[in-house]
Amino acid sequence: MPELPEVEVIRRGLAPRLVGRRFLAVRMGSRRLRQASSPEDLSRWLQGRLLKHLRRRGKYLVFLLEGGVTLLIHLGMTGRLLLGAPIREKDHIHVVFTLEGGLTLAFQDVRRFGQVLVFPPGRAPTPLQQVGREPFSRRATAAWLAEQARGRCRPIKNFLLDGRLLAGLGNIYACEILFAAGLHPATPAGELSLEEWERVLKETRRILRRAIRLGGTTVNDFLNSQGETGLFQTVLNVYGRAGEPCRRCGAVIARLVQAGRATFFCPRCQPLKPLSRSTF
DNA sequence: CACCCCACCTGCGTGC
DNA sequence: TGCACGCAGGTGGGGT
Repeated sequence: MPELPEVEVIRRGLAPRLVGRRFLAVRMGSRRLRQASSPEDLSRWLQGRLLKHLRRRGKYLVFLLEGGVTLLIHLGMTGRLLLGAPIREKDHIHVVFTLEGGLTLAFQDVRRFGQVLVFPPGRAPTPLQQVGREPFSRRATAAWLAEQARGRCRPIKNFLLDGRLLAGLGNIYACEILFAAGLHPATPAGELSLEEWERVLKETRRILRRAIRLGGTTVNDFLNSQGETGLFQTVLNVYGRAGEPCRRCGAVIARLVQAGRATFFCPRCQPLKPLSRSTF
């Protein structure tokens, strides 16, 4: 479910409520998550500690606690972090954190692809080492992207989905970015010109910023920390719109499958380039 | 090394 | 009504 904008929306909702408070208790359900620390470790390292910062790296939420303890939460496909006692849907809640002032934070995850991992002082949060460059950072440049893509044949769509390169993009935003950049999703990454990489990066930033401003995309079940839906789904140009007319040119939006995932694009706004000279 | 498939889960919509 | 199937925002292990 949540890509960079959704995770960032959640982070911004949680930070003012949680930062500066202590974790008092952690309760865990019995069903396994894809990756989770034991209830004992979570309690041992969180209990009584003050939350100093709440950051985001890619699609991870990074809770920095006093004494060098780090809590990582990844929402997988269907994860939610809900503030306050969830009234309606008490199902699929796997972890409940209690903080000072009676505040509760519930981790809900229907499909259980999420991760809740605690790292003691001195132990690096290893999953973050796989996370690529932040799209908004100065280190993410068109030249760097071109360099990473040099000689690569994989489609640009799959390249954008590789979180070890550019962090935080998922299926929805990868599709929307390529539409905005006017690039066919099957274009080999290595064939993009520097000018095209500049366009990709510019559109990536513009779309992510706008999605954050609109509270994320609720295609199916995304909710922010207050239990509210996003609005970006109302301005999607291609994702989930196969068979519908392109908002820009009227052509029928197409769907194809790349690396096992659906890709949506406009065949007229995103034409396949003729093969470059370098391939004879 | 580069790249893809598939498993990991549950729920929902569709078509028979 | 019931059942089988396909599909869904992510990740990473294992295979080609």
